[in-house]
Amino acid sequence: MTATSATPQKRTLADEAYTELKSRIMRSALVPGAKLSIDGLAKQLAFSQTPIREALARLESEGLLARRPLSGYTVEPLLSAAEFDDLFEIRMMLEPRAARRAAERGARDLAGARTATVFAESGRAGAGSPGTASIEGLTAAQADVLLACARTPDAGADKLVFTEADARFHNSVAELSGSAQLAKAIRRLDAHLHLHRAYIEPESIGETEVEHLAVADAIITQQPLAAEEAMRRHLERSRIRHRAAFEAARTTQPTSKPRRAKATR
Amino acid sequence: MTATSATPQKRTLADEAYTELKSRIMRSALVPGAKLSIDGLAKQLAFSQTPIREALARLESEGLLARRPLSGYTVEPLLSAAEFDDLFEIRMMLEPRAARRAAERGARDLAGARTATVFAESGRAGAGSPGTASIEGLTAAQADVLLACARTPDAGADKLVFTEADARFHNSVAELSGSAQLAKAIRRLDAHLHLHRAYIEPESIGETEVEHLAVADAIITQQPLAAEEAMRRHLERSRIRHRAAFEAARTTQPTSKPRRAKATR
DNA sequence: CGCGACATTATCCTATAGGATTGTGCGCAT
DNA sequence: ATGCGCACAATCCTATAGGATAATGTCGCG
Repeated sequence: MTATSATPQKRTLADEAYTELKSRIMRSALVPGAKLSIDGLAKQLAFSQTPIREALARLESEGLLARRPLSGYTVEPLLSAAEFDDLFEIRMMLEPRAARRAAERGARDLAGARTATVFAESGRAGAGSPGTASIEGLTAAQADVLLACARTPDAGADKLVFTEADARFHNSVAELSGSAQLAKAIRRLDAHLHLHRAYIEPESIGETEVEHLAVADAIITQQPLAAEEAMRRHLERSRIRHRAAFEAARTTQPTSKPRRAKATR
Repeated sequence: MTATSATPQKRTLADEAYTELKSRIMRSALVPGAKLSIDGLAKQLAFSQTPIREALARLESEGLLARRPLSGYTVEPLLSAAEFDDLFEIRMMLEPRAARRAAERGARDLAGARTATVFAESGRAGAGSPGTASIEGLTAAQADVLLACARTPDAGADKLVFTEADARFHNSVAELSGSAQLAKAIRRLDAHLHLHRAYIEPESIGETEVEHLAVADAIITQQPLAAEEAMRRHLERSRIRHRAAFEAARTTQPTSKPRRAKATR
């Protein structure tokens, strides 16, 4: 029953159901408009109804599911073209600022180094060496993580892998902004966006990586305005790429209604 | 929209519990750090545990409650000064833009009246009649609602009444922006902010009303830049007002830990 | 042949009981 | 006196059963 060997954090069945269902939505295993039956899910996952109910309530609060009070839960439809543009407009308001703040934070930490307690010992003259800790302001670990997130996986990888890496990078920048509120606000936009990332075309992965690296470089070298502008450019180009793929998918696939009912015995 | 008496929408017990608990948090009937017992709430509200559980899951997803997996739910603490400033910085990114879009939308609707689809037949010759619809762009009803929301209640009213009116105005502007995504993003920030609105001082209600009316006027008269600037000014002044009251409250009330638990026995 | 009304079914919502886990208080040894 | 261990209690989590509601299929009529 218990003893899943490596579970550092407590994971209840509700959490398990939540991540499983969210994963299904992200992988498009649950298409928009599909109906989620509480009974069916409970039997399918071998859980009770209560954790399923809790997971559905959370997903509904995140905007991934819609609930009609006595009719059941359904997966929210994909964003329309107008909503999609609106979402990118909001990203344009938040994410460049987050990138700027991330770069500023590094600079501020550096400038305020004198106020840092006993951290002064970090003043080694290794700025020129391209090795481990050539970066000041952000810690080397933070810079490493940021760069790692900026890199996209090997070409040919699954689209899902790429989209997750993309989300990780943007979340990483948001976290580095130093504002938990801002990071949370950005993360909130991610869920809906993630579904549309599936429409990305393989050839744009390389462009994305270049733009990500430009943002990361500006942040690490503490150039706030450059970081802001790089993020803005990246978002604008990303919007165009997604929009094109989005329109293409919309025209090719008019209105398929795969009735994937709960025929699970 | 209107109507509190006529609620044609289905309301389950879970919804009831959700609104009740949220109201208690907003009214500070539940102080930050307080522990919420599922059993206790179920008995207190005369509901079963399931709807309580669903309501708590939703509130947790909104960030109002914190959940420790096998320990229970607690009310999230108030924002720190830094988080408070961060939140206002985000508002500064979103709300002025929303005001601008609201004003632009009115202008666009007016200019693009010919593009309006089949809405022409809904006019029924009433649209042309003057008097009611002296304002162009936005409908008269929308303008009325906006102005009504901009007005603050009579002086001496309860703080809660004022804070709710304030929230209504900002939500109204967000809705009028025409972007459902933007409105949702702004609404998401509201919950945490609402708690801090309780620290407002009575004499600032008048100032707030003046600023609200300035924003509303700019929107109705379709002056996008003026609306954006008015909202920005309002937010900046509002931030200063709240911050002052916030600091005052913090100094007067250093660290009271009212153990309102059942330690009576 | 189309439409409306009715009965049936499936599903959701609610309620209660039992198992598992965490936090707390007491006692004892060092 | 303080730290450790154990046991108790409280609470959460899970499971199952019953009532109520909406959707669906069928029948009869225009």
